[in-house]
Amino acid sequence: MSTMMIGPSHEYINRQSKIPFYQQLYEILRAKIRSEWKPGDLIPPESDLINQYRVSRSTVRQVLDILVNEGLIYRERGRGSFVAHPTLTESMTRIVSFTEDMRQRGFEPGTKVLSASLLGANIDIGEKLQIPVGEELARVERLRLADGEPVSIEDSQLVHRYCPNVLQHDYATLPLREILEHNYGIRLVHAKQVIRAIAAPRNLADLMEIKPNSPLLYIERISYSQENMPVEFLRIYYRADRYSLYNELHE
Amino acid sequence: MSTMMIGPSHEYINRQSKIPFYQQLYEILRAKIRSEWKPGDLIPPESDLINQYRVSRSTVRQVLDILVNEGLIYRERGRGSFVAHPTLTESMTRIVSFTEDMRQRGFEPGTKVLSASLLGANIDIGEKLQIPVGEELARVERLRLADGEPVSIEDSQLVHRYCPNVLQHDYATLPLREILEHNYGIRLVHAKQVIRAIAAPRNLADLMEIKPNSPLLYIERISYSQENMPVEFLRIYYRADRYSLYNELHE
DNA sequence: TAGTGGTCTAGACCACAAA
DNA sequence: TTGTGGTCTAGACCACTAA
Repeated sequence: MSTMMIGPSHEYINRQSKIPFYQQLYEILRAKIRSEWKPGDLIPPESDLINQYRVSRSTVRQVLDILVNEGLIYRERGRGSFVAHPTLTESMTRIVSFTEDMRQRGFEPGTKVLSASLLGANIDIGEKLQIPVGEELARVERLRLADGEPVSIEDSQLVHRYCPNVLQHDYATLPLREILEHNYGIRLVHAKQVIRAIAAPRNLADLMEIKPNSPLLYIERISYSQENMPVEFLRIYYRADRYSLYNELHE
Repeated sequence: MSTMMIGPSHEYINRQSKIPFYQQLYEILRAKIRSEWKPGDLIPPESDLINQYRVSRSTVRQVLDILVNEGLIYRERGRGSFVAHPTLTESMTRIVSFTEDMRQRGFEPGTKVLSASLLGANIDIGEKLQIPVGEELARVERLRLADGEPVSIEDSQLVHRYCPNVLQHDYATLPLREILEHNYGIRLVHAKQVIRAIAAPRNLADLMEIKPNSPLLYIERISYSQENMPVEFLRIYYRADRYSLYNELHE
């Protein structure tokens, strides 16, 4: 196991820091929503946050506005602010792991590692990940299961320089996102993806226990770190009969 | 042609109104972004907006924050605020018409009406549109072309009560969204959709000039009016070789 | 009635861009 | 140096919820 690298989570506002108060408070509350507070929980009223963190009401509200916009909390006039319940909607806007996604959909997730290896980047992937041709990539191919049945195949390629020896970790059990965050301090905060339909090639069809040429939902995704460096190129093939995407649109 | 119903667009804040100033100002700026101002245009600085509309800086900033969040404007410290350039990203978040979508992708859009008829709602659609079984629906099936080649088939079903005689309009040329807005005062401001991959059934395959069982990207969408009433149930079948969706994800 | 969030104001100081 | 947006404060009044 490599060194743990979890960002310091302060309980106070550093008034000497160059980081704005509202960003510091945002990080504090976000951490609490992730660990301490549960969906539906009442969070401290604005007045408490003002007193506890010694900032003005505008600053507190600036932070809460962001959290509302991100769907992490909701407010009810006269009652208080609450931690939001994760909804299916989020899966199209937020980056979620397969594990989270399946649990939200009510299935027990499973994973079978098909391959794990190092290889050199070709020109195509090099461009996508903004690295020179030949640079070392760590590649993991995994079969994903829901309640024991194949749902998808994920073919992930990581820039090895950012996460040396990543293949030594237990990526069958732990979400890749957690390995990157805890062991390398890399948070995948942003991604671009293209969604297509394709016909299943024979090899994938066999692994997913469907007929060749059955329709698949295909996603190609480039994920970026908090420093906005491309870190992962991911291809996902979903069995069309077992998986669909849901999202909401606004004017 | 039916009566025009375009909402009044005031140039001032009504201080007697129950509508908050920031919402009134939001509507004013939004209207300008849609018509008067073009992408890349510098919009008036905060100080001008404060003077022109006689509101505080907080109120102006509250409005600009919303517009930034919606991707309609962007700000540059020291330079000013600008009308944003529409990007491909929006097509997954914003509701866009086929015409807009194709133009953004650099194709000349075309439409062939396959059928237009009235029918009674079955139980399935009745539930989705929250109307009783048997209520009258207006259905339009259209083949969509890009540079003259088939791209998709859209099967749209509208609650006829909200848009009587809608079938008399020229839905081959005019976007359905415009007909609804200009003639019935209905704005489709919100939608829920599911995205799947399916195999092309024979009849669709023939119309789209592809082989039966070719993969299609399939979208099922329910669109809601500004009063949050479900108005349209839409099914879109996209040729997988000619269409893909792009979007961006955030933590 | 007390406590919550919703809206609004007036003013301050800062960082950055352009002339 | 001037004008822009970025951050922050202190205070006000309102509308809604629950006791």
